[in-house]
Amino acid sequence: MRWTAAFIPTLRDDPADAEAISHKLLVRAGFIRQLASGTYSLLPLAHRVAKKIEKIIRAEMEKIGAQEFSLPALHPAELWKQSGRWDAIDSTMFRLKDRHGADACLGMTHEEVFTTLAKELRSYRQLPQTWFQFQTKFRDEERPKSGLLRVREFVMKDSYSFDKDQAGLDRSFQNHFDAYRKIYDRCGLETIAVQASSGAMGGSESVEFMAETDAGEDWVAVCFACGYAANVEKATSLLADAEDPASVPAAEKFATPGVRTIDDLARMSGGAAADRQIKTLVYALDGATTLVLLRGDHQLVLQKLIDGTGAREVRLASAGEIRAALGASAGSLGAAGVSGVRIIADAALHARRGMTTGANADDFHLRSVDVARDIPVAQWLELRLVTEGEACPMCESKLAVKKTVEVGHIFKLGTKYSETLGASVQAEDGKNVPIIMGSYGIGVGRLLAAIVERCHDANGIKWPVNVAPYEVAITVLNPKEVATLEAGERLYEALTQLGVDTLLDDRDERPGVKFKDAELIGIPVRVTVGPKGIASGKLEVFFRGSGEKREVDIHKASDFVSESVFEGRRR
RNA sequence: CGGGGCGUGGCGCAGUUUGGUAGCGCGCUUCGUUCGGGACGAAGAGGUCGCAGGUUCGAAUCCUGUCGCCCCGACCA
Repeated sequence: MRWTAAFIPTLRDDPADAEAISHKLLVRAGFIRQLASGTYSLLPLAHRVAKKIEKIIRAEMEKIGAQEFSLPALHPAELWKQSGRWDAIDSTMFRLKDRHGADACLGMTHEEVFTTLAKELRSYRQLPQTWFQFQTKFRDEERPKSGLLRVREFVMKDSYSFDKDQAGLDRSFQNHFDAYRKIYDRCGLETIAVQASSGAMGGSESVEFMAETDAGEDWVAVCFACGYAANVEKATSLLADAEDPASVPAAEKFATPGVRTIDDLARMSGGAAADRQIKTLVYALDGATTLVLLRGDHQLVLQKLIDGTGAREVRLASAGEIRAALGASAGSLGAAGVSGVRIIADAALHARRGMTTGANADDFHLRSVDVARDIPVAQWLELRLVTEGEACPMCESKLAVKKTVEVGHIFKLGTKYSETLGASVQAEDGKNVPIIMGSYGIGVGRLLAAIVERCHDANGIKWPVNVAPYEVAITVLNPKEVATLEAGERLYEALTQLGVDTLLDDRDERPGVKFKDAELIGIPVRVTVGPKGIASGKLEVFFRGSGEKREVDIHKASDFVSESVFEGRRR
């Protein structure tokens, strides 16, 4: 491609607000333009990158035997009502009506539609199957942000596996795990595979692939000693053994005027340290008022509460609901001696003695609480947020907590969709059994942005060769001089013949502008073709990744450059 | 959904407090001088100031409504 014929609207002004660095760079370098909140146009440069990413994903999917489909993005509501997700999913789903008044939605994922096709599978002999597509997903996010990292419309590679038994699902899941590893590797993106919550998707087990970046919204706990890694929505850690007295006297009510928070009570003379308090939260779980107990210095992970209870609708109880259940206001709540209300407690409170908590009378607390003796806990769950430095649950080394963005997620779904939608096969013994499914996704645009998050410097993007919009830029320094331009064109033709994606910068611009633009766009290899080089028979080759420069004999330039590119592709 | 901010040539912004008929930088066009790391000069093109009402002799500016975009929050009592 000749630069003068290309649409590369590089700007030199940053977008106003400091957001994700990838967003700034992609806008500034002319890759993307926002149309509306959470919707972006991919300009030719970004489109080329997206297609290269898709090509890598497609190749790795096909290596594990997956077949490519293309399913509708517009779905009838009926299908989602059958699976139960028409009601289970909140306003994140884009819903609409057709001219006959029938409900429809824009697909946020494709379990339902793929499962309708899987209904045509009749025999276990047809399994396993792995099906995939690249399709636009629509999600009306609460808050789109950080450019391509969280949007309302995006292309996802989604795949689905269909197996006759659990062992088959395990194999399909492992195949995807391995394929995803290779995909990120080929895209030049370091990822951490972490255990994750399955959330609204359902199913037994899921793994997320996370790229570390400050622009992310997910926190993961990682153990560098043994490799344990989990999203904080799922992660656990070991706590030091509590040093509690062997027995405590009966719980004692005492006045705590004005004390409303854990901190207040910790500071009060005669109070209690945060880690010796019981924090009493009041939630409405599918409408039922429920007490949720944690150690005073621990934080609740809402997703763990949802996963642990299976509740669909979880919200904080209102002040009125709290008073109706406990007879006191927030700040003086406790679970000791409470009856008629479900009590769920975090595992860290198990068998604790000598704790302090609210007395369910405003301005009073209880001390010498013995959890086992005084609190009728109905359910013990692991609910607390893991923090940096706590001990790894596998090997007891110190955990690190990192900020990341999710670039892929693989799920063992089981039979949730095959049962509700009726996809089964006849097994060896002649019985019909529901097909066991897995579902696997990679957001293409988010992956693109995550690569930029990780691969850039002060001068702009540094694309890994495999996903670069162009692999080589030829900078013709004085295109008005025929001999120079022709030398650039000859090199361009030679590289193109060799299969190298090349951009010929034939603009009548000053050299500095062209050098800076090629670096901003992030082209991995740049060749300078100028009068001096032609006179001396040498061309300068610049490598964006390493910053290295090499003088190369003009006649060997195309071989040297193409070899460099091919080597880069292999990495 | 709550709070805050912003909508003015392609992009980034000033002007709004105190109404008088729109300006700056970048980019763009033409010409000239430049040209191995973001040049300079000269001359130009380009905007019904988000939209709709209202007040006024007169509205980017004041009032009302509305739409859009961005940021923060929406979990610990």
